[in-house]
Amino acid sequence: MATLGDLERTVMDLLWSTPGALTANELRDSIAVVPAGAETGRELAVTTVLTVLSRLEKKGLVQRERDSRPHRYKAVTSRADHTAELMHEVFVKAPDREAVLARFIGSVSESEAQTLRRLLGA
Amino acid sequence: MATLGDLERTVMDLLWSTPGALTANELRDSIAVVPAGAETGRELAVTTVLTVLSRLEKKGLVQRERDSRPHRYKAVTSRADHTAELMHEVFVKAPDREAVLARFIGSVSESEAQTLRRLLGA
DNA sequence: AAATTTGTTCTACGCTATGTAGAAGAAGAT
DNA sequence: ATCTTCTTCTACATAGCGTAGAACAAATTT
Repeated sequence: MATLGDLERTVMDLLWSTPGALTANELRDSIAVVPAGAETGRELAVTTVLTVLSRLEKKGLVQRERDSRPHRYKAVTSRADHTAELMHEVFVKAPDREAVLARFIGSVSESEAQTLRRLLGA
Repeated sequence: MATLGDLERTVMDLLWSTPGALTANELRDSIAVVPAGAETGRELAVTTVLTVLSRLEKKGLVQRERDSRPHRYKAVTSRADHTAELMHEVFVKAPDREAVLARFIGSVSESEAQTLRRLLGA
């Protein structure tokens, strides 16, 4: 799994934070309303969104419902799953995992460390 | 911090697993001997290695000793630091950190979970 | 059914990152 | 001074991503 581009990321974030599936047009509108960062909320062409969706589908991150006519798209995995997978991917590439874990723990907040203790305690 | 390319990664791995600093020629030789994966150990041009080193320097991952004549290069941070940073970077981008931690923990081995418990003083 | 609107696929272009390395310039050795 | 070694500049190919028009397909309206 690779890194996502800005637009790809924006689309995934929308899909992740939406219960149901979305159409390209709905996404286009949401993107215009949610200008990630500083830029003004300009309108994208629907084809642009569709292209990105196709690429995300090919990457296995998005599933498309081809039956409903305006195709609807939804994320295949949850954002948490995706994030954890990415983290794990990076993690296993390191030969010195113990040191990595130590440093990672040092980088999270106290409340998150608390969460970890709880999750591991069981 | 971004993702590294294959060659960049190879170079960093060599620098990380070497105590002292290395020259471009030394790296070139090591790369030929250590064919990351399947490809045959072909020889790279030194300039190729130098280009990659320059880019890694610009990214802040590598420091160059300009005093010694064949310049010597070394990693700025340890591999563990780098890995933990990457993981943290991905981690903080997620809004649902608790869920991410839960899934991440589920993805590591039992011995690593053990390590985590110890590190957390649980 | 024909025409019109709406939606999808194909093709394409520009930009950036990366792998790759020759040509040219700089520094040290003989 | 000349030769050798090293570094910097410049450059090209490929791939990923943002972007979208043109062409094609499906649904809707008249």
